[in-house]
Amino acid sequence: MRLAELSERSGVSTATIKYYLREGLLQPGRRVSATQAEYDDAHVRRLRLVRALIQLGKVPVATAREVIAAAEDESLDHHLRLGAATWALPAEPEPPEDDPDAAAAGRTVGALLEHVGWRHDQKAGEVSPAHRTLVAAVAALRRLGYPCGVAHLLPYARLAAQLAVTDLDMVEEQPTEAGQIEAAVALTVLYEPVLLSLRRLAHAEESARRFMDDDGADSTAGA
Amino acid sequence: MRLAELSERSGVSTATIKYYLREGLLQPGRRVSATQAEYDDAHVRRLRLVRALIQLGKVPVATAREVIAAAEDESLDHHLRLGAATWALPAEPEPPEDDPDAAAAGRTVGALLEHVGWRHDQKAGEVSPAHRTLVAAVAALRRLGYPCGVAHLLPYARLAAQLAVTDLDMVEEQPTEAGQIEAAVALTVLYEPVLLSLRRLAHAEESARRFMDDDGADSTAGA
DNA sequence: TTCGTTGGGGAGTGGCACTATCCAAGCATG
DNA sequence: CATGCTTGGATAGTGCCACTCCCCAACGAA
Repeated sequence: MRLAELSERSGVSTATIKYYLREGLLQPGRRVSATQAEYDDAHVRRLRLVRALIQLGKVPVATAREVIAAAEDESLDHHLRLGAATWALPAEPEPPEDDPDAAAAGRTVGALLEHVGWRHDQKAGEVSPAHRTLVAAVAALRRLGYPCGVAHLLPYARLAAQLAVTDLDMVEEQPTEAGQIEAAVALTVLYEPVLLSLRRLAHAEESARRFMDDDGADSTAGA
Repeated sequence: MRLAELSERSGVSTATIKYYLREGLLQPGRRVSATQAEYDDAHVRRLRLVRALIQLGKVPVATAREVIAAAEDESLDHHLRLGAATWALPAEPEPPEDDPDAAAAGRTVGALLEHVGWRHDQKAGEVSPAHRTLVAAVAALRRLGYPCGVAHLLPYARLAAQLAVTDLDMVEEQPTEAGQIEAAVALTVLYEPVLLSLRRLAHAEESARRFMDDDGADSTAGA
């Protein structure tokens, strides 16, 4: 199919597809003449994935390219490629060396990982982007004076472990290795908005349960 | 204290503080003369919260203003103000009317909420931003052909419900009402990176458990 | 009085994700 | 073969956003 048809089938403008081609998010089509190229269903699928990563997953274009490149890198083994999405995702900037909250947060996170027995968040001696983000978030909570010790984080970690089991189950449903890699990327990123949305809906529900009468009035009025 | 000291204590440049003042994210200081104003600890605290929302929570400046305004709106009752953060957060654009994936996703989400018995995600007949985001994410997953029926979403919803309980417990630890509102905003937004980071770390851990030998080699090589 | 400092406001900057325009090479039709 | 629309590639421009720079008039300590 031609670029125009690829555009129509994916719902992405031709201008944007050309931009993605330039940025290397999409394989070039099979050149059929000097000024025409042929695209196939793989392109449609890839394009939909890229769109979903960028629009829903809020992944920057440059990062999406890294993720996809890592997922396609035949030199990495299966486990590493499954983790490629995680590693390529943007990391927080390194906090200032002398920030006591960041240092304390780092120790808290270390203790937490120790406690739950996770030891696979390192590669070549450096901690993962996820680890760094976690430290930054804990540091911010500390600065604001909110509780975020190991005891508070532990329930989150346990729930995350449960999520990982169901997520990996979904990945393993895919029959081919390439399918598993793509699924790992897609499910990692696209279930994030699902999870956050559900958490917010659950907040609304739980808040209503605690603070409202059955008839919908605020039962804490004047408190 | 003066603007310069506020800047030093919060680690935010004076230019940025002035920008936040202009944008209404921060109360103006107490004017002490035509060209000088006095700030206090409340400003430091608010500034740290704003920073955390914007930098870690990736909340757009305009949205942060809405959230803070809602949290301070005395005309709303307690429960509504606790939910203000959720409602002010940016929503996905409405999908095209005729998108079958979006329609199917909407039905799936409706069935899910029915199933878990959540009925508080509506206000004035419109669904919440979280609901819309959820529908958009499920639609994207469907388009890519990944499983996201009620059965797949249900474990996520149950875990979200557990999170909501621990989150609201933390909110209720705050002694004052204003403190509870601020905590609801801060914890809703700032625990999001915590949750996502932990999920990714858990993915790495679970993937290692499934696909690697004890000595660190990929046990699926050639599979 | 003098001169560095302060706060306010408008204009400018850089990054990002597109998007509009141009151009030459097809291909389709008469 | 001529004509005119389409295609793909390249370049430059747009709009948005989160700052950031700069200037000015008013302070206020020396």
